[in-house]
Amino acid sequence: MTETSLREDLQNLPRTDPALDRLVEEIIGRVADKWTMLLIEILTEQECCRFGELSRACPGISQKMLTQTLRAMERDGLVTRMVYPVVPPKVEYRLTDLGLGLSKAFCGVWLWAEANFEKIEKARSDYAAKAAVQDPS
Amino acid sequence: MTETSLREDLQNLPRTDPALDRLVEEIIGRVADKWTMLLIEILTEQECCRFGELSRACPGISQKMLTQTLRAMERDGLVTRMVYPVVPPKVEYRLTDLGLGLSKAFCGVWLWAEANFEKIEKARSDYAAKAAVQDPS
DNA sequence: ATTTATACTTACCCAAAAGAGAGTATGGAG
DNA sequence: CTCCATACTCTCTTTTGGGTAAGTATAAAT
Repeated sequence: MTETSLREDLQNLPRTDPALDRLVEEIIGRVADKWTMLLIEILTEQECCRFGELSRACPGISQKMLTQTLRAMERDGLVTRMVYPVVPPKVEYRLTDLGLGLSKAFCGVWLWAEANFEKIEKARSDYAAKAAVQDPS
Repeated sequence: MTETSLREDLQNLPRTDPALDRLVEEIIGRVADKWTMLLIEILTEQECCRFGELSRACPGISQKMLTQTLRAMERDGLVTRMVYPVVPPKVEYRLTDLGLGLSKAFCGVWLWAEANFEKIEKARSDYAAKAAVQDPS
């Protein structure tokens, strides 16, 4: 596929009405966030996870953010939350079909990032070099 | 495609080393942000834009955020910045091939959001209803 | 001489996001 | 009787994001 035809493809996406656009943008803003993406990836790799497992699989996340993100995902219908009334508590999370669909959609972005990280790093060092020449502090 | 085979497909993504994973995650965190996504969409629809055009096409963005986001995108090699040394100033932005690739990759997420926003809205109202039953304030 | 246009930059400020750390409930193991 | 495990929740503090408004440079138009 040439670059020109690709651009045409993208330009020919169905244009919807503005209200719908804003809704879709809101959803993307909500869903395209670091922790959500990471959790979706983890839950794609391992279908069923407890809170502690997710916490360990997601290095750097705080309990607070983990709870918060999982709640938002549950609210949006991306994960199910199974609470077992036992002690100590046990809660299992898994992706819904909707969540799995998002996982599949976002997969393209992961692949892009994996395929292009070298170009991005090069762009960054080029930019830094250029800035250093123009502004030798 | 069945759900099972889809999950298997996703699980069979090439697993890379942890350092690379972290790099890729950092890139996704950087790039999966509201303004970046909107600007990429605008620049996909209209190949070449001046600062003021982007500002008008991107309702709600402040000059500060527009400058900031464009600079980050330039740094990451997603857009080029053509400065014409005229007065009043004239600067043109356009996507690089790298940026266009991201646009294409992220396109799947837009389509997912457009296709599933009704399910998400339903999930949200269901969740709100359930919460109202459990916690009738 | 003054205004206009453009693409910023800088300084200041507020609100929201996120981290740290302690607290909670409770049955079972020792 | 004490401790542990789990999945939180709460409070407090720090960090970040992002808005507003003013300033800059200069050629051309009035």
